Amino acid sequence: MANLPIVQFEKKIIETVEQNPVVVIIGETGSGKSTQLSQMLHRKGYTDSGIVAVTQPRRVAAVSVSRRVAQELGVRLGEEVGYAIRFEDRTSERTQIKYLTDGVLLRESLSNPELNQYSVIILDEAHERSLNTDILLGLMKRLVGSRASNLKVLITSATLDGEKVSKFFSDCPLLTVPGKLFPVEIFYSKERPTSYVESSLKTALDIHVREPEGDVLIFMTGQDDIEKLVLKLEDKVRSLEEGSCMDAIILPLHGSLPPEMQVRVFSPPPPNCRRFIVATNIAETSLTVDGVVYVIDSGYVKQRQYNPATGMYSLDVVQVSKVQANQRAGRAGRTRPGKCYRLYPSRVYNDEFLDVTVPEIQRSSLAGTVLYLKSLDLPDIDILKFDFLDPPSTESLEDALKQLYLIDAIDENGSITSVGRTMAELPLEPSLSRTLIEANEYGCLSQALTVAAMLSAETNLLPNRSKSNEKKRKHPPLDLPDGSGFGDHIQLLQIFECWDENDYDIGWCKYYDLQVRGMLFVKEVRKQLSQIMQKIAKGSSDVQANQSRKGHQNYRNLRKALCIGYASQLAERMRHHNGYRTLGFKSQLVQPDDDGLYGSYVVYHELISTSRPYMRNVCAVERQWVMPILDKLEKLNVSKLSGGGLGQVEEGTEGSMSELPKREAEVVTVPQERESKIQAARERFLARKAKN
DNA sequence: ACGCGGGGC
Repeated sequence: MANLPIVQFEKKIIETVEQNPVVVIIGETGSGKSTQLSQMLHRKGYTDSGIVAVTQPRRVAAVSVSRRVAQELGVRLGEEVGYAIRFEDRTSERTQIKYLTDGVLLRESLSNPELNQYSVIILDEAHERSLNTDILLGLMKRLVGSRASNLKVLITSATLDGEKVSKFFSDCPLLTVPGKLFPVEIFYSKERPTSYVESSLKTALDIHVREPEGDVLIFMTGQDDIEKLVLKLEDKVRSLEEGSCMDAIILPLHGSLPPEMQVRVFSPPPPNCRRFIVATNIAETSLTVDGVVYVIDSGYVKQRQYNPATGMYSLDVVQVSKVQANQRAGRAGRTRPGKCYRLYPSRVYNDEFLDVTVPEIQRSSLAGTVLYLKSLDLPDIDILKFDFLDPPSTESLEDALKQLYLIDAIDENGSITSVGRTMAELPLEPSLSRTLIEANEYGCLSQALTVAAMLSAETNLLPNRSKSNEKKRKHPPLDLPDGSGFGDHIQLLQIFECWDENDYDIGWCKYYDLQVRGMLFVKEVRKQLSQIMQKIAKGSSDVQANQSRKGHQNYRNLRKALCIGYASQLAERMRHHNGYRTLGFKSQLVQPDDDGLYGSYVVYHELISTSRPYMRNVCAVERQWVMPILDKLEKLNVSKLSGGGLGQVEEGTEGSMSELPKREAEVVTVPQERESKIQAARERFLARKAKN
């Protein structure tokens, strides 16, 4: 701790904090800012009047940094020093320094907008510009001006971003603390390669043949390219003459890799062996690989973007920002001087790269964010003029208001409804929280909880359908329930119910190629959502997972609840085309993800535009449920929605939680196919289990 | 014949 650069700046930092409500700290990698700032403020007595909070964009960081600080202070984790992340609060009444994810702080702010328990709030890693950090920046700006008791706010950022943050906070002081990185020599390509897979391959082999030992970290954009490069590297390395250079191990590293494959990068290589780690941007911030001396940077990254005009997401390969490029280079200098090979000319870096990554708030659908801000009841707030560091477009905010109106979270004047308030308490996208509330009215809450939980983890459930996995697959996907013709939401429900019947057996997940980690996450989310719903609904709700299993059914109530919740994500079958057209946005021709046909209307979880536009996760809904939504769409007046919102709170009339659930008679028209399929799957599983 | 960067409540 004593040799951390930031320690020499303690006096200066404390002086500046004493005299200013907000201070920006430019702390380069290895400066010790994450562990030391909180301790300095503690020493100065800031923990006497409240807790010192430090936010982190990632859960693992909150846990590991708090653990280190507890160790340095010689206290038990969870006592004077603790952390709070989703599902896990390790703090006590004695806690003085608290590390938490910025999502958790936003939740806390919902029940205590003044955040009175805190004397200091440190927003760490603000340069990453996560959606949650950006919302917090806006809230902090309001809070330092308004709160009765003194609040100190510290924001840590990167060199290229600090000035802007300081300007945002009325030109607050900006301190720079050097890092503890070894120098990294940067090499630029003369021109952009036509194929950066080939160019990476060539560069990697050059390093292997010419440079002394040290691992190589290669930044690629996605799994596909990683797999290609890994194969090529293995091939080339094998063909090198034996004894001409050291051995090599080649490791892929990306998010959809199972955990046991990811941790392989943490075990050191055998002697006289060089590791090549071929990674996505997961290795930029989330995972730190020791032993890296050489970095190869393609200069590209995959980025998700939302188009508010069409309601469509796309995942595009874009150029990294300067901050990202420097972060990548820094990965080579952690243990000794390193080298970074940029597969682009310096002219591209200087002239084409943005200084800072485009903040997530300008790339996402903002329905959840706007609902959150509305539910805070901030005085004099006009959502279109909310003071963001980088404001989202008016179009994007209006899109969010429109979506919220269609699902009854705000009224025609833009004021939050009582339904909207309830929705904001749920850690879900608005469409799903609206579904839960409606499902509770229809007596199918249990099923809706499962669907919402499954969708919260959906991308981490099924293994990726890459070419290599396709061949390895032991069972046809037909083994699992199929949604009984109603689509993905129902299928996800059936899969979870099937797992529930098998007593949440881990082996069952493995047998069906479902990611264990993902399924366990679903179980936890479901539990959390159940607890919140029981609290809100005052005990009148059924939340047992197996509650709904009473013979074959057509999921009518659940689908109706989904239709209400997804009112802004509706599509209509095109008579003379193969596919659907979206309603409520600039109309687009889209396909269900499995090319299935589900009748005249479907709701979808999201629209993705890749080689062609498609709906990810669809659910068949009925015409009679859709008609009221179409009416509402016709009457919609966006300028009225964005004008209102001051003071007046309107009581929602629909879906009020105090009403008794109104149940509909269930009409059973669905074949028994699904039941028999689950039964058959269960028998196969049990037979196999008995054999082993 | 497909699509699937990284986080978080």
